[in-house]
Amino acid sequence: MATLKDVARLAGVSVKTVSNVVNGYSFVKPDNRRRVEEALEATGYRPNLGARNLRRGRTGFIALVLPELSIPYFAELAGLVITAAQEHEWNVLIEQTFGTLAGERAALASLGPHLVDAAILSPEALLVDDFQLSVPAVLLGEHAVDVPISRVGIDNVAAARTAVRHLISLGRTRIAAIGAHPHRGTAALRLEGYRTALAEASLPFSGDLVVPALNYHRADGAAAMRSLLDMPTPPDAVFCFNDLLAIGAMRTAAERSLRVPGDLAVVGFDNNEESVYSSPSLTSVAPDKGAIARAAVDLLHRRVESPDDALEDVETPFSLLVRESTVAG
Amino acid sequence: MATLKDVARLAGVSVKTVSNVVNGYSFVKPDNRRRVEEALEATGYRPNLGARNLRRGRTGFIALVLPELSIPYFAELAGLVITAAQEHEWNVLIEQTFGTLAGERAALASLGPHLVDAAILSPEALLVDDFQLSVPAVLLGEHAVDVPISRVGIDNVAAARTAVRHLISLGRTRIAAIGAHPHRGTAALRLEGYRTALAEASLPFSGDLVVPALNYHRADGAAAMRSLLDMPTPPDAVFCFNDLLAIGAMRTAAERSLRVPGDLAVVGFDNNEESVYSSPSLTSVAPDKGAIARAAVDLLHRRVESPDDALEDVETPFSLLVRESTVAG
DNA sequence: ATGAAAGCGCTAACAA
DNA sequence: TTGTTAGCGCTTTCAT
Repeated sequence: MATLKDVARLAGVSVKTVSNVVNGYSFVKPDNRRRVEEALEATGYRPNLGARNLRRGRTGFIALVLPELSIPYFAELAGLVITAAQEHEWNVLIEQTFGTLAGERAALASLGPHLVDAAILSPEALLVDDFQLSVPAVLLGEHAVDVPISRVGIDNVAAARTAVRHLISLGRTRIAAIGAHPHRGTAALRLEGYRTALAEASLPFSGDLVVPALNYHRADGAAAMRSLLDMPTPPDAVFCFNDLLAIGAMRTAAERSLRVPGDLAVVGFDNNEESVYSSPSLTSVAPDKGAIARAAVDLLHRRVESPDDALEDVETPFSLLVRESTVAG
Repeated sequence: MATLKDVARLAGVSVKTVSNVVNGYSFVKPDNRRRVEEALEATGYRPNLGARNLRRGRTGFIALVLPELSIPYFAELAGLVITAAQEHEWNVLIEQTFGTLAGERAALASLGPHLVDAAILSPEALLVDDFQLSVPAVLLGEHAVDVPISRVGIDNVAAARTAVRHLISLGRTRIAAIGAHPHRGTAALRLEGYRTALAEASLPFSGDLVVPALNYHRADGAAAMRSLLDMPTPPDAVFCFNDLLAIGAMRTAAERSLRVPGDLAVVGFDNNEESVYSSPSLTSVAPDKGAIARAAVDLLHRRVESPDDALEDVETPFSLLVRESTVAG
């Protein structure tokens, strides 16, 4: 692998001149420039990012800390973050936490400034005292605790409210919610939106219809739905806090020979690709994942450039995509 | 951020001694060791990986080049590769190619030895002359062209044959295949397995029943299935070259009010999580993704240690998971 | 406009 | 056993 020095020797100039050409700096005598460019070409020179970053005091990487790539929402998001990061010449380092406190602590601990320039965090279990980050960071989703860190996300209360109002507009009156969680910020807000929508329609709130989920996988949704269907008076609609829960819930409904949406209307959250092709297809709250990814990366870039700027809280848009699980096709 | 020198000064020893302690080298006088460890603790020292790797001539990263993270198979695989890489103290850099030749070329071009120590490639469009890699690499899947590079994958012919034999054992006689592709190695092999199974059962092979798919997304499967159902004599079973195609095909079947598996049996390939919860759940060929990820990373590690070893071709196991799309639950 | 040289933080060859 | 030091490849003063 050719180094700057090799190129300099070949071109008969100093490394400084070559460096100037490579980085597009200042004025270089046309003649020298030409010679350098030829040498660059001849050697196939490619800068050693490690060395450059060591010198510049940056790493060229940002971390993306998320629960699991096998969760479609995070996989899609990760792809978008990678694309967005390329525009700032950042490479993305993905760390999986598997949604555990230990996993999140381990990920954060490995995030020294020598490894990454900044970090995008999607924590599920993190406590406030863990946020001793040494690099600029942005939170995706919600603050589970009150911590001084920028955030990018949607208005979860409004989104949940929109979803539940849709169910109410369909004439449903026993509307369940799946996904309550002891310490996830998003869960609390979506529950709040659910309650708000019910109250606005003067529908009673019943704790029985709110089913917790310790994880947000398909299996959890299936289990939650079973418990709902075992009730003396099962719900006629269910709002799930993510699409995976909804897919699981629909699976249970199918196993019990319930018609969706006839007997049970189902709304999810996240708008996974998968939900477009399920049978029935799933009505879902669709955050603009591209906007989230871009906003997070841009925010981080701003912060790395000027670390003393005020914290930001970026709200990205969402929409409700109505499909067969609430309105028969 | 504390450096080795800071620690050395605090402990009253030389950097060498600190380095020895940090790296677990040779013998260090117990007294010094204690002092160093205290200083390490006090300063919260964390090695600068960039500097270490610059010195060691390695980067601490491997690249994972794949089409798209939004494809569940690759998302799951990526998660497993990240986990496997951790055991060798490697971080994983994910590059998306979006399945295009340009994307794959761009990804490969960015893979200098200064960026990554090795690369895992999952190409779809790559031509032979593009394989001018400067780092050890391993191919996931199949050689589309005859190129000297190690490979990890399953026996695609045998896997496809197993899938189709299963359909035949169910008494199906008009078995279609979705996913033929002009230059994907896996497609060719799965098609071969399909033909072999038909031949073994003395079933006629009909080109009409083989539908190409330019991409392997759900939409492509849905479209392919529509074309099959528009035939005068539609198939009674279909073998899809991946689960997404199968999910799309089942969606089309549902839209046409066909019963699966009654009117149409469906088999997929990859065993996505999604396929366990679809209605009906999907019978699928299940590669051992964990084994693939581990084998690829281990192979790369071996190769980085001893670059002159012979190329390897690692075959990982697979199984057929029978679910409702072929055998009613 | 360009060259010489220091130094980013680390490891390892060489000395002691 | 430990210290001194060169140098990985690069950027960037400071001279010139």
